Amino acid sequence: MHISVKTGYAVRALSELALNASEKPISISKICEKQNLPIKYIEQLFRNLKRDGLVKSIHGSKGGYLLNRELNKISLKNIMKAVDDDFSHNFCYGTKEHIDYCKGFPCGFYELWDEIKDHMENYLDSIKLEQIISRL
Amino acid sequence: MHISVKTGYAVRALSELALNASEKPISISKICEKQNLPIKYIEQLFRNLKRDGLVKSIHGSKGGYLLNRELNKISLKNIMKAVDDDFSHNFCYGTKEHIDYCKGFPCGFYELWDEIKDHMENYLDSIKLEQIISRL
DNA sequence: AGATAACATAGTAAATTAGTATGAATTGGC
DNA sequence: GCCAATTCATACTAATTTACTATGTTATCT
Repeated sequence: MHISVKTGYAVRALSELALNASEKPISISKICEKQNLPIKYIEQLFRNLKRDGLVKSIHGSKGGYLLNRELNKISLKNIMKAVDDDFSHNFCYGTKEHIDYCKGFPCGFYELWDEIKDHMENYLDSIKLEQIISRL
Repeated sequence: MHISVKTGYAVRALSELALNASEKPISISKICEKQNLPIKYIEQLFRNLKRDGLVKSIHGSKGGYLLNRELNKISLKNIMKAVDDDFSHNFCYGTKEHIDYCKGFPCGFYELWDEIKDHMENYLDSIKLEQIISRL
């Protein structure tokens, strides 16, 4: 029950993008320089963020990334879901693959785990990038 | 952001204990037989649960485990904290050891992660074993 | 053409997870 | 007193995950 370093990196990188928002894209190397993050790793994360529509990219020299939504339309849930690929399955399963944790699916605890999942997702969805950067 | 199989096992084992509560202790092997859980693994978990005062044990033949608190005094948070040893550190750290995720501690995001941690803990603490078994 | 970017894929060391293996200490019943 | 059933304790392990690095290719600006 913890948030990954990966998610933390993504939040920092996106905050950097948000704080310096303009029409001009910002490069990964610039972001990583400011926030002291591993460039190649963050590149990967941004491809996922792009896939989920949180950012858009501009190729080539003078290229980089831009936010693709308003600050109050990007939630922590969005970020985690983009970056952490197995974010929030029904906990009944434990890991990505069903390891027969509860034989006889759905077991008596299925609803419990589902409720918890929903609560967590809703909570994380209520935390927006806007609110995150407002406190920096 | 997920709940471990370990926690799931602990919940199932404790529920089994709760459903068959009496003055007589129930053995790990009985619990595991009923819930189809790995005995040696559950033994380990129960030592942690005992350490945290959630259960008490009786040695020797005819021995086993008993709940040590009322059903509404055992929360999911209690269980997770007992069983999952690095449950809920400030997310700023990522893993047990500070990997210099945020140099210049506390970084600007520290409060955010702390708030999330608190919210999660409070929520998990509001889910009691009593409520869990009432739906089985 | 050359520099600077994003994009893509594969590899990798360390840690974590979900166990197993082996055995010691304790107690009840015969 | 012995045996079986139990908790208690520690060490090992295979598979997975995590947080990266390496090695490129492709696209765009000057």
